[in-house]
Amino acid sequence: MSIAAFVEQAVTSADKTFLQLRVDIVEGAIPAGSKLSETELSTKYQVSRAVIREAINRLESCHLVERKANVGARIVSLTPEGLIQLYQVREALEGMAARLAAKNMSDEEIADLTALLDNHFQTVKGGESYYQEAGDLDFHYRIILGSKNQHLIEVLVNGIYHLIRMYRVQFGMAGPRVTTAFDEHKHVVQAIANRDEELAEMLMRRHILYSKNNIERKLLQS
Amino acid sequence: MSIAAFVEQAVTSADKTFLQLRVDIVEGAIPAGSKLSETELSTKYQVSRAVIREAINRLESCHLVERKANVGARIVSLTPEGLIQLYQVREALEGMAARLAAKNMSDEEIADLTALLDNHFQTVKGGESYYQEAGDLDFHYRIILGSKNQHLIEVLVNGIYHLIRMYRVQFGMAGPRVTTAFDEHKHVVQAIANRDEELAEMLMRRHILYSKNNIERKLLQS
DNA sequence: GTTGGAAATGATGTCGACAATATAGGCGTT
DNA sequence: AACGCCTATATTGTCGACATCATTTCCAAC
Repeated sequence: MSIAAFVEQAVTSADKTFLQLRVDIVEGAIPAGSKLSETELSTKYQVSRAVIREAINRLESCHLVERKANVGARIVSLTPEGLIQLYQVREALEGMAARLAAKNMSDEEIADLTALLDNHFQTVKGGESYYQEAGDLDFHYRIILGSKNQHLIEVLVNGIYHLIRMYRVQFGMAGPRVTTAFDEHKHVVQAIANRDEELAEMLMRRHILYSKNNIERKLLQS
Repeated sequence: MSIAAFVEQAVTSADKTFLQLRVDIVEGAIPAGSKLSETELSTKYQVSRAVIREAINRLESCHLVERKANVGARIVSLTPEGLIQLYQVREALEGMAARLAAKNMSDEEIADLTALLDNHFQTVKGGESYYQEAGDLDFHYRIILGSKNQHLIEVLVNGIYHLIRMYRVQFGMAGPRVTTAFDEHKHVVQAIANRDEELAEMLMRRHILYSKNNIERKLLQS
């Protein structure tokens, strides 16, 4: 089961505009904290204001923009505290996801996950740092999807992960920690393979907590 | 700090329609799983289709309705599995909320919370079952808000709690468990007052887990 | 009788125009 | 010069009409 199986393709014009805007926001083409003028965007993207409004509404439900009545929409502003709070939620949710994955993933899915990790290990040894982030993402996504919990999947995949990526891009952080994180991944998968829910959750929470601590250190020194 | 301080009042027409629709959906006036026709609703609520569309968009971000492009919106259908999954997410998030509340609530807020619980105890002894649900809600809301984590607050207050109430109303469940739940509340507050993050999280998780088990029993016997 | 397709119907998606509101700037007063 | 008010302007909110798409229905062919 590929991740691509879960990205619904854009059919309507509002869909495309939404996806485009989301990329532009996450990647920083439109600066964080800036105002989103409907008229301006409608000329820029060559669509009507109704389409822009629809796109902005969806961005708001991703927590990427905030709207005030009769005033307009602003892209959320990124703060160190906000990033910490995001990681706290992520710790809680992905911990639960790992617990549920240990219960609900099929043996085949677990085998695939193990294979993925071995594959990932080869490329890490090779020192290809580009594939690292994608590999990390794949690992986390598979466990989230493996929880089989729709609410969990929705909040993490459509909400939190885009925000985290936005922080990562705009705070100029490198991808996830390289060497140590890999062992942590391995242990989480082992716990899942052993169907040890308790341990899987604990290890995943620790893994994310370490990430958070790592980020906090980088934030302080900069 | 009252809960009312956090309910933004409706200023625009779409706001009012959204709030009205949300009540009608949660309380079951519009049956779960039914289709939401834009034209029909626009005549029923005496507003233009644009307003209805905006309202439906917001309902979608609460996970109360689902939309498909060029087809329309349906109210989510309620399933026992969905309710269980909801409680799993709730356990993870409110557990984390209790942990953060133990760290971040002010001494005054904790004193207020303790007073609330004493007050609640008096009414429970009096046997007034109506106030019970409100008291339970107040308890949980204060801890959620006490976490001081905006993401946590958003997801729980604007998302999950409305859904849970929808399940509670439409599955015809009584309010929260009466007698035992009160002791659990007391212990959570004690842990928070002692600033014991670990225990506060564990107790809150157990509290919600018991609720879930209680619900599962009721679902099976019906 | 069944199946396939095309037209008809009804819905959602998109658009431009108008109304209502917030903000900025200028003007007058103190 | 500072403050308040009022007007001007620009933005958002709302509306009705049109375009586009999904679904249904009906008819014809097999």
